[in-house]
Amino acid sequence: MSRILLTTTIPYVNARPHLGFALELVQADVLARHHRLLGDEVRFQTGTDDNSLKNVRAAEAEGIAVRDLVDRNAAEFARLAGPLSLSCDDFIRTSADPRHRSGVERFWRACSADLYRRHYEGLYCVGCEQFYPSDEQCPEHDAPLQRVSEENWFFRLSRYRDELYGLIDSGRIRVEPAERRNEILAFIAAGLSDFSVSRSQARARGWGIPVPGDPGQVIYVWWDALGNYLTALDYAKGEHGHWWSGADRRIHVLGKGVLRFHAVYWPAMLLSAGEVPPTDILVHDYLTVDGRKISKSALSGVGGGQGAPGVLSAVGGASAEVCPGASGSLDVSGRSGGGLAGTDLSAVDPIGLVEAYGVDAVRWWLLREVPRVGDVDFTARRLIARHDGELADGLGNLVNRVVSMVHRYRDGIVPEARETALDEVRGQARGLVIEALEAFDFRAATAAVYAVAEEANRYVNRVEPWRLAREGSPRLDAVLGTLVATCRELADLLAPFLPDASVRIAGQCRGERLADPVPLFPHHRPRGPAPARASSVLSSHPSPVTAGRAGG
RNA sequence: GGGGCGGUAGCUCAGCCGGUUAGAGCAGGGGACUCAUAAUCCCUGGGUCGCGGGUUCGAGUCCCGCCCGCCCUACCA
Repeated sequence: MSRILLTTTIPYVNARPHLGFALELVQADVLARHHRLLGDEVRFQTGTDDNSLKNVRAAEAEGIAVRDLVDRNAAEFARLAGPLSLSCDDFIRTSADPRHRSGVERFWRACSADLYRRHYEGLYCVGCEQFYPSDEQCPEHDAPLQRVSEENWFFRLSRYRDELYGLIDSGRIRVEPAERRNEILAFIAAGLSDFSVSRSQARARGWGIPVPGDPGQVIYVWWDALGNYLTALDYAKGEHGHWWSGADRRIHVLGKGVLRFHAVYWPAMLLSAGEVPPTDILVHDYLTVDGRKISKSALSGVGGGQGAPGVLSAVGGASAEVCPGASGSLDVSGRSGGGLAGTDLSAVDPIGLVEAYGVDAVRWWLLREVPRVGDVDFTARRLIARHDGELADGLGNLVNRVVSMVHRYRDGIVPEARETALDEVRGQARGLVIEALEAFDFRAATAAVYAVAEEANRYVNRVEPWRLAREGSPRLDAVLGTLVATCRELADLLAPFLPDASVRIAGQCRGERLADPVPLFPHHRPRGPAPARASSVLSSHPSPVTAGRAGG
């Protein structure tokens, strides 16, 4: 039994949550549930990064107070837990949680040996909130840049280069997949320079956590945000030992866009503060929706007609576009803020998807079809194909036919007898799931579970229980007993991945006498001779083909 | 500009340190069965493995160059 801390990144709350972040939450949730079932002591935490300047800008755009915008949107993120069936133990908000500010201040002081002031001067665009190297116009705003000269705090990252390299190279900090590990090693090898960890109150617009002892400066949002991993553990009170240094594993789940912060900056900060680094950094790639990046414009207007801006940018890393306007996004319309008329906005809203297709379908797609490396395109069509093909026709139908046969041939009474036919697959599945999840491979894990259902379906066809019943064969008891036991095991195997479905399957297979069979996963595909009706089912998630251009 | 990663059957993807006729799922085609959510099961895939060179007895699998996509980073002002 191990003690395991699992975290997701905490997203900016300048917009509502989208499917990309749901991916990260679900991945972390699966790992949390998996380890709890293995008997490990698990803490799974998430939260929101309220202190980003992005939030300030979003509030200004909407004409409301930052506090209000942040509170409203953070609630949207917190609300994901229910619809997505997340088993979070904690949710920390960097602007509102009393543990955070005091924790960040303490953490800052703990790093004081590596913090120093340095003069900085550059050309700054107020609109972009960033410095530009040239003395020309701001490329985004066509406005003149301002010469800003100020002193900021810097963190002595450079001195940790060799140590960081060694930690990652040796696997003491495991970066998964290996492609990301190589990437970050190359980055470190190229040299690390000290980075700025504060900005003036003016540039921060007075939003954020002031530097302890230097109220004219605000702590850099990344320093602040990364700190959540510790502050949520009551670092401020010095009570983080149980879940940080005391944990066997400290696992961060994040998107590829924020790898550097988690594999370089954060471990260095921890070392500086005298804390142990994380043990696992699990990196996922991004989602696109109907072939488009999940971006600012794609979400415009989703927020209750307020023209809610925004990319869910993010510490979240799960977002497709991390730094709008500055990252060279290919999203042409991002500049004007005009929404993409043709983009299926609702498809990026995880709650909307759950309402339309159910949490099992959404989780199954995220786990089953997102590869370890490489972006994937989400479409309602693909989600439906997975759901109907595997959950409904494969798994659901298996349970349904088994329960039906038990009723038809044995009055619902589950026979005691067993055969060994399915023992091998069932045994294999357990091991494969553990192996796959250890490798951060959700597709392989779900494939191993699904393989049990497939094998069970083959077993039914091979054995032909209906024939045994006709012939009055005594073998029928053992066959039915085996199948019910297998369905029960499927419920167990599925628990970390599809907790809701797991409960429903277990409900169908519980007890000496089974309940009447009920379809567990109603189809979502358009069916029957009434295409009009079918299309209404899909209206909120039109196919990419029809949706893509329709409104444009 | 630099660094990293991708580009494999219509679609989505597996292919570890190079080695017999390049695989899976889905879709498509054919068949079987009837317990079941018109579900299931069986058979059926011959694709320049992005392009061009090279190394090797032998290369999706290694090296070089190029093209395309994505990520990070920089932008010799």
